[in-house]
Amino acid sequence: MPEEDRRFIRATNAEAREIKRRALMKAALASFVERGYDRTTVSAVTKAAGESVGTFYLYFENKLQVYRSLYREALEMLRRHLEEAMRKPHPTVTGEVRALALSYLEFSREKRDYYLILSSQHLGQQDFINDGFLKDRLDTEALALLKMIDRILRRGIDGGEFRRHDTWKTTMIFWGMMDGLLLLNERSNLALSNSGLEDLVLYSVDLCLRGISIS
Amino acid sequence: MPEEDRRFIRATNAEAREIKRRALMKAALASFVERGYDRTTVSAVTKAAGESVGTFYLYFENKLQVYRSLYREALEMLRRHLEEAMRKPHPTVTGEVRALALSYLEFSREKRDYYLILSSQHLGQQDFINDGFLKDRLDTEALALLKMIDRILRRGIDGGEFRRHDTWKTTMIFWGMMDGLLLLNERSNLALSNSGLEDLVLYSVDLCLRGISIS
Amino acid sequence: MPEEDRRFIRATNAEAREIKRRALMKAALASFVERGYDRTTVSAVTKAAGESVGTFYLYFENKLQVYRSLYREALEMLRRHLEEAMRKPHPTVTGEVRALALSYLEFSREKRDYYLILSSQHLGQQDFINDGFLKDRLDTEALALLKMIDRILRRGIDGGEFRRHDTWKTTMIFWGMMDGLLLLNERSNLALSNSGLEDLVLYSVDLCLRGISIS
Amino acid sequence: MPEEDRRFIRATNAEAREIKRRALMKAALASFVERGYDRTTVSAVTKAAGESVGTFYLYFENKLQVYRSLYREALEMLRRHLEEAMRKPHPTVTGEVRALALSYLEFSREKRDYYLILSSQHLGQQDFINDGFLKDRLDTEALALLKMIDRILRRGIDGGEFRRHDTWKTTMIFWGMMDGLLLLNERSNLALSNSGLEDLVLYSVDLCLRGISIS
DNA sequence: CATGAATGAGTATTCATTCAT
DNA sequence: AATGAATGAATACTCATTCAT
Repeated sequence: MPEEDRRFIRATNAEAREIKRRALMKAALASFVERGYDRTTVSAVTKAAGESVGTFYLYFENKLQVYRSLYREALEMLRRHLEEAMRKPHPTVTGEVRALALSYLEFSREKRDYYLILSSQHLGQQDFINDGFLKDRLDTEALALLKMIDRILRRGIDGGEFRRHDTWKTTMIFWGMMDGLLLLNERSNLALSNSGLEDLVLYSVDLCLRGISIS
Repeated sequence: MPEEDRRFIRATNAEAREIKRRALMKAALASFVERGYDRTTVSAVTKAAGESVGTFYLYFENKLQVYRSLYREALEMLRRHLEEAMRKPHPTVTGEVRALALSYLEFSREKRDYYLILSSQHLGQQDFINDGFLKDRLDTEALALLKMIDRILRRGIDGGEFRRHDTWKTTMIFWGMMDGLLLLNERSNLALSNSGLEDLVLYSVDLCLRGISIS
Repeated sequence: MPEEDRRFIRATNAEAREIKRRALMKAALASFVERGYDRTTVSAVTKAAGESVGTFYLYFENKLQVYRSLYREALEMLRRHLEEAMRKPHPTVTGEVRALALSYLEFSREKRDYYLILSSQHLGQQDFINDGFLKDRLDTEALALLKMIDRILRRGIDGGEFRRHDTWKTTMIFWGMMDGLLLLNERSNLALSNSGLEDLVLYSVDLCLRGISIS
Repeated sequence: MPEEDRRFIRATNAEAREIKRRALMKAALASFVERGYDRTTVSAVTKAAGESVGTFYLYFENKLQVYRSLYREALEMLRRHLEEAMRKPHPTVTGEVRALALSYLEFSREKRDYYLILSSQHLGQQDFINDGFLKDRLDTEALALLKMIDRILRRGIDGGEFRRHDTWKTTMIFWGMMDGLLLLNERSNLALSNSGLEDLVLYSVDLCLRGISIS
């Protein structure tokens, strides 16, 4: 049978299955981000992925499970992205914090959809979407991130770069500030140019760091 | 039909109409915040408000319009709340900024539902929810708020409290930071105690102000 | 607006509502009997009843509930039908039993659909269809019917018509026999003419009664 | 593909084929009886039989055909079971009829699933399930069974055990009665103990026979 | 003005059957 | 022969909105 007569590709091995799964998740992600959970229809997702409805249910238990898979994945990606940035050596702790901030900014741009899934999380009050598992996961990951920042700040104190202070508070402020700025940028038409946002982020970091810096 | 058979009150004057309208909006707000827009049903809202479905459509064009009305209202309330805080005289500009921050915090607690409507706005990328009108309004109000902060900062410079710097950037950072902290508090189980949050907010303000303060 | 432009009738009072409800139940009954529970679609039922799908759910919680309602109703109708037959005075107990048998036969003909709903009950092993409530109801009603027969037989003994024997056993045999004959008639193409079945039923009653009659 | 990678057994000869076929039918029977025709899924049947979906369609045209095969088989089994009982010599015709009744009872217990398939047949008004072929078959077999009983009764008359009467009617009554009692037992919670049912069956036979016996 | 019955398009999910491997 | 991935039609149920009363 000529290749072009084929209506669909049979995923017979693990790899092929994974490709289809990814295609479906990708389409789902795009829709969740563009239209939100409830307005995302399974049928539209499959159409976008070039699969049939039935196929969707071959790969996912139901609509909610894809959402959760995506959420978990986003969380994981963010963690990896930030860890990556931390791996490089930095002469000063100040530089390290700046790098972390830029890395988050980068993530929000390079993996915009994943970032949006994560940031829409307060939509997550809607507890139908967040079972205990996801909540725990979220807390664990978020906590890990915050602790990472906290450790950096402590190092700054130990190294004499920062004055002695409540690092945990500063950590939360850093994180909240970053989130807040990205959100502000995201939602408002006041939206800044790319370089503008980068500028702003660095400026904010400097502002805060100055507040805790020695001399 | 004899008067005593009527189960409902006929709103013949503006005041009575307004009461019904408020009841419906209140019920809608509660549901939007608890269940989200899509999972809020008109029928449930009217039931909660003790009105009939038909009545709903007498007072609102459709479901979306109530949402928009609530959003506008929330925006307006926030503006008034902050303006109120600004009306009192403050010996130092630093104190004024602190008061502003605390006022926002207060709003997020006293008018929690309205605050949540505003903060879920990034859900609002979903453009079905944001027509041009709402977007303009949002921008106008948000801009007004930001400008208010900017003015305060400029006054701080003029009065010699702050060093000369890009106040607009600082403004955005202030706003983003506040939003970010409230969000962080809202979404995470790490949630702080009441006094803890207040503390954190003041701490963050101080941190930033120290960054722009003279001496 | 001229009468013929009306798309539907608004059931505003209890009576009108009842009429619609009946129409839906009737259509559902016909379909359940003809096609079985699973192959009965709500949409087909509503179409047959001249109503819309939504209307169906205005009158019934779901498909299963209509089925249960019909089942309950059928049970109730059968009981009333047989009681009616028993109300008339009968010179002999033998005559009374014959009348009862004929009454059941009559029911199976006059209310064929209801009879079929009842008789398909062993389909009811499928416990999804029979909740505790229905089962209890069924047992109660069935027991009442059987007891009714038992009482008659006892009266026959007391009156000297029948010899002393285990009336409960005979009762079960009577009932089983009737059911069995109607079923045999229903399912086989051997099907008897109307008068043939009547004949057979009376013959079977006589046969059994002779077995317990004195002399 | 190397031999050892094969997870399945290739049925290359008639015997191996028959084994697979039986496994599928057995699983199907269990499901039909437990869940009913419509709620039986091909996929569940194959899973239970340890075969793949595709294999199912290798052995059966479709779902309906298995059902029909099972039905035919059940009919055949019942006939053989009863014939078996008739093969033994019986001193009296009365004893023979009793033996026949007990044999049917035995069948309903030993081959419960097959018995249930047969007895749910009035579900079979649903003509999707009964094509002409099955109907004819049913009639032929049923008729054969009935004729067998009829012959016994005639022999009873000829032998002077029973009085002269319409044996065909009695035959139908016998059959209906048996079916009715088993059904009554099956569906009601009033359900009798094992010995109770046996008792009842024999009692019913005696009752009827007394009605046609010569003094 | 107020009501709530009626509508029917819309959506998640299932499952018999096919067919490339 | 055997497999099981893929298909998509089918179906129960929901809900925003209308409009006769």
